[in-house]
Amino acid sequence: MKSENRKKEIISAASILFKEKGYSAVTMRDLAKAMGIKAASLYNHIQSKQEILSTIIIGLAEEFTVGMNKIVSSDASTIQKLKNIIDLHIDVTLRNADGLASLNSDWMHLEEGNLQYFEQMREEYEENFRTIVKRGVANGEIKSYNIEIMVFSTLSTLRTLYLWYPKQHGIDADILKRDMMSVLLKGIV
Amino acid sequence: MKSENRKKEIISAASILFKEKGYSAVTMRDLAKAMGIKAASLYNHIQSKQEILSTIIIGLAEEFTVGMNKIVSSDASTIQKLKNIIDLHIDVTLRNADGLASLNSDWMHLEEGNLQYFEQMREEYEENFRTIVKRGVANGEIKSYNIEIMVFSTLSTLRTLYLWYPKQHGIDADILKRDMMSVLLKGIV
DNA sequence: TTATTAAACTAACAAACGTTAGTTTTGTTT
DNA sequence: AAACAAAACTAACGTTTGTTAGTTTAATAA
Repeated sequence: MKSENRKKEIISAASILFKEKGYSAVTMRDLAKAMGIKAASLYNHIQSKQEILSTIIIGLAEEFTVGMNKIVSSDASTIQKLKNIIDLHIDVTLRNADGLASLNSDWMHLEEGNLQYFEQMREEYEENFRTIVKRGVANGEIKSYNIEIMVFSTLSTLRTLYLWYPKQHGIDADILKRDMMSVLLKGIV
Repeated sequence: MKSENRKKEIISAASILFKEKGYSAVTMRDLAKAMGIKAASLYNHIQSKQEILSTIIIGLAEEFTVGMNKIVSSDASTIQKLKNIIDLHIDVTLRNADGLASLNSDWMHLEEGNLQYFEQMREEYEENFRTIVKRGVANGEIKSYNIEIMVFSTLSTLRTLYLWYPKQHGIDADILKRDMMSVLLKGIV
């Protein structure tokens, strides 16, 4: 049994380094040092630096895609769907805040088909989000402001949770979800 | 008169490339090609790659610092102060969306004193923001949710405006400001 | 025209990059 | 104890990196 464990350790260490300095600024020697081994030894477990990046990003993007598809195809109200989206983002952030840094900041360094695959998933995710909000505006659940502004405003906060959450010590996940839903949906005034 | 114009052109071109691929992934040869010259020729106008980055970031950070200080020392209401902050972010974004990408994503690659200088400005900016919101909660202008969540939620949207605004064709700045204020302060539900 | 200067060029540098090949160490199975 | 496989190692490769030195071209001033 070829130890896939070591590979996961490498990817975890890489996620942290990528978060701190970005994919391009992290060298294989940096990563090796963080693992306590030499750079060449990494290649006993991974195929390339690029493989590390795509493993981190594509896995997370697929998680979002699966989650969003469940929400879209449910028969919940618009507001409940928005709450479910907030829930999804917070859950993923709690589970893999480091990896989200790469998804948000280094996706453009994906190669081969992975870049297009990622962009397609992201576009569909945003389109689903937009459709939910539009429907809410149509049936009066959501205010009639500019759709793009509402979608962007909400999504930008959810997407950058990974930057903020690790700095909050010991904030309870449920309280975070409750307050975040209030702030994003009902405002602060 | 040594042409400072050419230097500004280089910094503009660099801002665009840094936005697309990040500071570390952009080579001096990439930048030279975008300018239609050879890499070595860049050094007739700039001292180093690092100088380009710090010029972009420190200038913008100081703009935010000056703007925030004006707002803080005014005698406007909390809500008006928040509106002024939104105004400030939108104004800076309209004027230099490309540079904001470096400020947001590549500040950690600043060297020497500039890194500490930047971090200090950012910390003071956030602290000013927090103080404004806290005062608003104290006098009843702002709802009593978790302070950090309200500050983060608002600021994360304002900070990533640069990613979103250029993709909206022909949205009027005043309409953007008005709707953004409504969405951020009063929510979408 | 000549002199001067700004801004381009060619050529090259030392260092750092991702990665490969081949070897040794370490730990487990027979 | 012997055999095997996993995972570390050393050494090196061909590129690419930011940058410097010295030279040529182009534009302006005397």
